Amino acid sequence: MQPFTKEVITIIKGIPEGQVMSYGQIAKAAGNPRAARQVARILHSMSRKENLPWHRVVNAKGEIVVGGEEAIFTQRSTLEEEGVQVQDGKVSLSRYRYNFDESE
DNA sequence: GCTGTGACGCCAT
DNA sequence: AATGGCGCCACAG
Repeated sequence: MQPFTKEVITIIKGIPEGQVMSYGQIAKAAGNPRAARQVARILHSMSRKENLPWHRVVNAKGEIVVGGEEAIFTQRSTLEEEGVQVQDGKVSLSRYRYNFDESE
């Protein structure tokens, strides 16, 4: 497993409850600000077997946009369970954006 | 025009 | 056959 992939997983698993991160931020924190899309791909690839909290990962707009409404509802409900205020299917990234740089 | 963001795969072992 | 790894290019402000 490549260091980058491992970093991404570690970061996602390192996200506390009630916090969310954008793809670009994770990729940047992992060491590759250009691999935002790859993060999503790896995220899904790993979540196949592992229990990764990928629902805590949203896009830079804070909007939960996936290929299924039911998936959105599930992720949205889970986020509210975590303590994240989901407004109109979106979270206040400005408030729940996990400062990985400061936590590092 | 430049830089940031983007979610469900495809190929090899 | 199934699982792991890949680190881009195009669109929008």
